[in-house]
Amino acid sequence: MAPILPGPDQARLLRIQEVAELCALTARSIRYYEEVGLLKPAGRSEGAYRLYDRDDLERLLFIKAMRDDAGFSLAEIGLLLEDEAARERSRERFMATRDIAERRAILRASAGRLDGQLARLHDKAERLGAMIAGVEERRARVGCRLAELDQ
Amino acid sequence: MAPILPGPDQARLLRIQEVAELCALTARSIRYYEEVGLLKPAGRSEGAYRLYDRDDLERLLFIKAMRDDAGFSLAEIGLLLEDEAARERSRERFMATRDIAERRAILRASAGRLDGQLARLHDKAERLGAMIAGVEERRARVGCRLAELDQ
DNA sequence: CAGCACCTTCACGTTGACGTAAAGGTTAGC
DNA sequence: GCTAACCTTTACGTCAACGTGAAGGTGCTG
Repeated sequence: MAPILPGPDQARLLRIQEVAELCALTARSIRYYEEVGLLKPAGRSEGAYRLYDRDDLERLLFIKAMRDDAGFSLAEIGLLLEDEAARERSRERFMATRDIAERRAILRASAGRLDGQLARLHDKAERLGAMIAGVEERRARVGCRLAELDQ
Repeated sequence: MAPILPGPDQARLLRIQEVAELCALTARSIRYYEEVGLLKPAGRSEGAYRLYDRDDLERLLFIKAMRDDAGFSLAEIGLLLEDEAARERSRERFMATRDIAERRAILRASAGRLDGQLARLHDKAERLGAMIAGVEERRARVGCRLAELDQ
């Protein structure tokens, strides 16, 4: 046993149920995400089992975070992931050239995409913040009344 | 014309299409919200047209804000509105009594409900904030690279 | 009072994001 | 090599949150 295992748990590939538990998703959801083009498993086993690597895991966690924490639809998440992929390609093009002007252009494009994401996130955060402020104000008024009663 | 109009535009009742435009919702959505018990129009016209007052308008804006800005489901929004109603009843009970202890209890209950709402909102905001921080960090790295190129 | 825009109540259709069952293949342990 | 646990695809089911007619009533305008 353990003939050529590449290090202690280094590049292990996981089956769908394992990643599902690690991400707190269902296997069905993961297959569905694949169905709609959000990710492809790193590989398949001899018998066609889906096999996921660490990158896939991170991607799934990203999807879950975007869905649960930011409340984006899967379609929107798809766009974000495309952005991500574009940035990755940019990164490679960046490394492949030595031309300063080209490097600058590539970085500017990446920055632009990130700024776009940030704008959307900040917009959400801002509106959420306004709501919180509203509730907090009412809460403060009640607190005030309570304090008046106590003195 | 204008025989007994109660002030300049004071207590005008609006029909569904008008409120829909004011709230940036569809008439269908508003009827649906009624269907699932989120609001009832202030009144009906002779011919059974739904008529909405300013309170209804605010309620609809609240629903929209909760749905779009905070990403709550209509079911969750229903609970929030029940909370709201409970606070309103508390307010009346508060005004109806002079017993200090009872007043304190009523205020405490209101404060508790508001704190509950705040906890849920803060939780959302926090997770959203974490995501923003992550994206901002990556944005900063790209910015750094750009600055390095420029000097 | 004719006409048009707006309203009503059904009622069925749609989209997103999965759940769930069926029928069968794969893999790890003993 | 058998079994139990896990996997595959295919396909139909479900729930929320509406969209979209159909068939008919309402209400201001000229």
